[in-house]
Amino acid sequence: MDQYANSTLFSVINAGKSLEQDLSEALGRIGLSMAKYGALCVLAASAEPLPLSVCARRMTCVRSNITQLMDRLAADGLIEREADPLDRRSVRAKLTSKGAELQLAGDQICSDIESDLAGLFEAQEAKILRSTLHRIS
Amino acid sequence: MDQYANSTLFSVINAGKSLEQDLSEALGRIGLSMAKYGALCVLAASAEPLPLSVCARRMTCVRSNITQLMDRLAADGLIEREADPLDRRSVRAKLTSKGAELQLAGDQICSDIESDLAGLFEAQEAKILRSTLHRIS
DNA sequence: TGTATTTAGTTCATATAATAATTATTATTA
DNA sequence: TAATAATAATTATTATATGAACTAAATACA
Repeated sequence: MDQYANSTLFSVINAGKSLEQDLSEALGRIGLSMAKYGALCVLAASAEPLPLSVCARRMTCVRSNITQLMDRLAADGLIEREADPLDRRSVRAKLTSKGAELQLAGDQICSDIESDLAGLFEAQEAKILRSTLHRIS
Repeated sequence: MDQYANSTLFSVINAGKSLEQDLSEALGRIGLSMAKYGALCVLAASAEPLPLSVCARRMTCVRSNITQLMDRLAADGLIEREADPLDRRSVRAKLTSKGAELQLAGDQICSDIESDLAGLFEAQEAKILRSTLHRIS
């Protein structure tokens, strides 16, 4: 928004929202949301099926959220729940082959956006951009 | 997230989320959410009560969202709805005095965070940061 | 003037996220 | 071992966001 032109706070927040919307729209075209893609990435990065509480920690969100998200992912056929015989409280999620495929498609979408972004900056600017942003988060 | 260290896309998205969370928590301490504070700002920036559809446009969101948000703000005693005698379809929202006060308190919170941020960067870095971010959104 | 279109706002359905409360199971410890 | 703690997941409630369908009112236009 224009009234925030001199605000670093809202420059960052608004740019983040703008990119999130771009990514969200592109993911939407292959049937994914940000939340769903994030969960698929967490599962894809693990060699083993993951307990839902581990997913919650890695996605920096609460467990009840993961329960619902996994419900939706399971309804889409992208993950499966499996019981953990060593701890009967635990439920572990694993990607289906369809889930693994969609995760890769999501990665490609991120790469495409990253390429578009690269065209906006000089190399030195991009370096400073990432350096300053990493001090924030 | 560490796996995104080389991604400008996620550097921006994550930094945005991080600041949004800081702001959101600080606003929460005075009873506001990001959405509520945003609506109060739109109303505070206007000399006149605003039709809800104008609020929706300025907040870049859909009208049904504004209906619900104004319901909650009205329940908090922060805004009032009033009929527009010139167009009987239209409903206009205006700040109550309590709403105007809380909006100012929110502004102060933003200023404080902005000051904290300023300490993270050299002047030249801050300039490049804002310049590059504005090319994104 | 009367019909069609547009606009304003609301309601409903759904997705997403958080918190609190609940259940089942495991771990601790007196 | 029995009572207590902690942990894993779920359910329920609330806030926030979107889109579709709906009602009422204003506008266009034939």
